[in-house]
Amino acid sequence: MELKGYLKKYFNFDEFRPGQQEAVESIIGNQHTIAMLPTGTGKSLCYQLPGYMSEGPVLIVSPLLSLMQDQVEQMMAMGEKRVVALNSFLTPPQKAKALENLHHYKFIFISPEMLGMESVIDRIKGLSVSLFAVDEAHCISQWGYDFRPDYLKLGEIRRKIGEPLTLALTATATNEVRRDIADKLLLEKWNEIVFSVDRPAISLALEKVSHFQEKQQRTMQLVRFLKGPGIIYFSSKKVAEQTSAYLREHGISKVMAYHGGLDSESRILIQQQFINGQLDVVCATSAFGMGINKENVRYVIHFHMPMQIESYLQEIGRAARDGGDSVAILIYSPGDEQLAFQLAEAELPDEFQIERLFTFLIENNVVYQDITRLEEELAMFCGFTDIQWRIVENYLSNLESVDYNQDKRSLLHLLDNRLKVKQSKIKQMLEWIHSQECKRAVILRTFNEKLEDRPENCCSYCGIEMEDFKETDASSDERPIGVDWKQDLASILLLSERI
DNA sequence: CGGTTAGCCGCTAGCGGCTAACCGGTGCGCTAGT
Repeated sequence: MELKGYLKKYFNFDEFRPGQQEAVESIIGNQHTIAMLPTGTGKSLCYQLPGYMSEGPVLIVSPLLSLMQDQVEQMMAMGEKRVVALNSFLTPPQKAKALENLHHYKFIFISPEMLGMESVIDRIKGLSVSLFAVDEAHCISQWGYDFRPDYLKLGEIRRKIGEPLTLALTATATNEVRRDIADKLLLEKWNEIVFSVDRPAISLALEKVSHFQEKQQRTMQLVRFLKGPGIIYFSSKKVAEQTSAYLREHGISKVMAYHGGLDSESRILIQQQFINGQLDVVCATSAFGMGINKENVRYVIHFHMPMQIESYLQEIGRAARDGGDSVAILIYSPGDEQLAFQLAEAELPDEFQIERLFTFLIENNVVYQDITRLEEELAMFCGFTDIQWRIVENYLSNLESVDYNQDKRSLLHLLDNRLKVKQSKIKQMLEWIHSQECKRAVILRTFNEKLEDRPENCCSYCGIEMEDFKETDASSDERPIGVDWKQDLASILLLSERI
């Protein structure tokens, strides 16, 4: 049977979406594959179809519990019963049972952390996995070095389970990141399927303001003016909450803040309300977005700048899933980059903390195998955050022998390099903000692409007609008519002045 | 770096104004205690 026959048989589709066929062919051709496909092309089909066409289970590494649950539910709804998510949503007896019956499943979703456990690896070893799929694979590069170190262990785990055929899926990865993904997964040879990161339906706007208050006012103007629904991204939970309250106080009622500090019930509720159209605006941190498949998001505003261009692309990419005209607006005020630099610095342990750490290790003659046991004491003594501690622990516990001075130097060196990488990404983002040329072209260049077809409403450098993104539905417009129009006009004038 | 807040001073009894200190994102799994 031809590939399309299988597509019809298992999914009842007649045609592949862009990139799917290439990815599937590469996999069934038994080649390790890194596939960079545009958002909304149905990446899950790329591992599901080859899964159906071969013996043995598919193991899918996923970054988020909610993402796994969604995928499992979707597949169940499609009639696939042999699917399981192996994560902490399972009670210990459920987990034990799932592990016991693992050979009955065709699709096994798992977090990198759970996959790092020896007991789980041992169980998976015996399964002869047909495909090892890593969803949102840019997380390896973006999170693995500090935030979620288990991402860097995936290669070693791949080895342990017999080097199965591997598929890494992502929507945004530069050449460098793709190389890093292959490197960390210990792939020697692989095939790349790379589609453009360009999203012609999204116009890119940059606006400069001079202070915080002005930014807040401009944000409100935009929310009033633009056709929703929309997402506003912040780098601070407090400012997201505060702006959400500010908008509500000014008559924009269907707004909520979303960030990692909320309890999980609230997070699920807000996400669902946004998807169902009960909310117009979400004031969010970077916690919001992965796995949100909402077709009609019409704008994304960045109140704070993201820490790297890839994050910016991921975040604006949540607009225009339906292909309709949308706009991404980053509002910059001088000094905004300081917050980004601050966050980057605070994530890694500083020199002083490392000095204290080694003072303690030397005085107590600690061997590295014992450091996990000393977590509380060391974290207190050095003032480590959870993440800082994990970086240190991960580094030391992987060392073979002990040479305190040498190890201290190399750890400091590693941390210094890591910080420099983060800083250079922020600088690159800043260069984009200050660039005096087509905003789209600059982003594409980062991904080694050239802008071929410039969309009509390309970017604020090439010129954008903001009227095209205006709210026109009179029924959702409850403001007094006179004020409204003046405000709208003012916002258009303000915008054209700024560019 | 810049926004927020707690605390203090001053002049006259509650409040304005100043300064110093503090804080800032992303998730998994597990465990203790309700």
